[in-house]
Amino acid sequence: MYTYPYPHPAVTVDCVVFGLDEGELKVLLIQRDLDPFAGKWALPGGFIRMDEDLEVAARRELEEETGVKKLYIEQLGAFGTPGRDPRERVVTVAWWAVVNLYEHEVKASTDARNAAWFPVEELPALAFDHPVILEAALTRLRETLRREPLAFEFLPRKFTLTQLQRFYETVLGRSLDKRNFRKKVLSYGLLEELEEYEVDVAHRAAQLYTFRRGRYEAFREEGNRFLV
Amino acid sequence: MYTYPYPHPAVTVDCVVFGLDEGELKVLLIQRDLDPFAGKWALPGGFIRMDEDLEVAARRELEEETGVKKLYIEQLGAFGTPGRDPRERVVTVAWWAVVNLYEHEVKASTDARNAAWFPVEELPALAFDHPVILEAALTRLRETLRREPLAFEFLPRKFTLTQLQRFYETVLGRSLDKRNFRKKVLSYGLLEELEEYEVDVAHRAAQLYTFRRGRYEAFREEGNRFLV
DNA sequence: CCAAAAGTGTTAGAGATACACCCATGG
DNA sequence: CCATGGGTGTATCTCTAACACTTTTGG
Repeated sequence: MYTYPYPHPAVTVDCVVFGLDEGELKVLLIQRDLDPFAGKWALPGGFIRMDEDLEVAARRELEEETGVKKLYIEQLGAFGTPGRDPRERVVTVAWWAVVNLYEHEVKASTDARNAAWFPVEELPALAFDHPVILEAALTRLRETLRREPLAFEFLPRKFTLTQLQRFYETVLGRSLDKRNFRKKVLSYGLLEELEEYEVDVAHRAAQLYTFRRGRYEAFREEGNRFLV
Repeated sequence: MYTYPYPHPAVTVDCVVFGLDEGELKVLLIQRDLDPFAGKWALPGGFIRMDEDLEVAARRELEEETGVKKLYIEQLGAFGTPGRDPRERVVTVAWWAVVNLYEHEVKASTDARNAAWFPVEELPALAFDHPVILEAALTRLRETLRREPLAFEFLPRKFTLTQLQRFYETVLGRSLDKRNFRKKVLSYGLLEELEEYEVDVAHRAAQLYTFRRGRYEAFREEGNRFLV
């Protein structure tokens, strides 16, 4: 037992994990097997350890749940309305993350807990205040996507310009002009044109590109931004 | 005494309060009278209560420290590196806020604690990890200023266009072209030209304007943004 | 040869930038 | 009458948006 001279809330981390799966933006959720909210789906997360930084806790929970170590992660903020957890006062520090489903195998289920990817437009009933957190994460993802080259965290290392365009169209929810889109993304000089092409397609094979991650830092320092 | 089956960190709120004072961007700091960091300056803040929402806690602390109730406040994020407080594990939820020093009297000192406004470019030695939090808040403030009509939280209700321009120049750290600046801010149709003029100036008196707060909501819903 | 997607340029309009002088007022 | 800041317009350039057809490939 741990005792304190004044009351302390519990502190957790919760992660909104986004991935691109079959052309759809999806979120990783875990089905709760215990009360409260047994049977409901919830964001992966858990209690922080006392000697562990917040980001480390978030990454640890994600690795435990998904087996994925390398991912893009950013803090969303703290959520701590009293009553958000019926057991005790819990302040959660929410994070949002991107897993590249082309580059990493994600364990669909761990510790006999049921995990699944849901399209962001077809979410199941969620536990706690997780609908609020998820909505905030989605807003943040969309804002970030228009200002940072985050798309490449979702796509395979080698991708076609059409894949890239489809991704933006899916997440931003509107269609983009093909010629203008290509002109713009190529104008930054951050995409490397490969001497390779799509395979196994029943039409003209598209050229493959990679994102020049190494050039991006210099690009930013010159005051440029990757805007879509 | 409060006991828990597993360890809980303490949770605090800390606020980075910005104000415009004598044409300079300043931050409100409080001098600590107790260890740790006795004598050092720190962000206003304190422990959350168990029945109180995070934003309510932040507003309460600010009202206790400054006497100001009405202010713009937004969450910055959680900071919880182990060791950031030498006494125990403390996770703080940081907020940033704007106080209008033209419209509100701010108590310079409360509870026999020493409070003062410091220009953001001439900060004293700060306690805890407050330099990190303050830097993050400043970055967030500058980003927000360029996208939201936040300047009017700093300025008097009736202001001149030169005051507005000077404010942006001060905070963004670069000079702006007078004609282009005026053309742009007036183009949004959110500034109301008053039939009033500056007084007590040793030159031609400038026209006063107010921000049409009521129109801003509709303006945003039409997809417009107040960009500088 | 058909279906499917790849790839490619130009034009018009909007918005951003650069730039300099006269005006009004108080002292 | 002088010092101080207030107030104003135009020309250029860059970026964005709109728009349609030919090419390549596999089946």
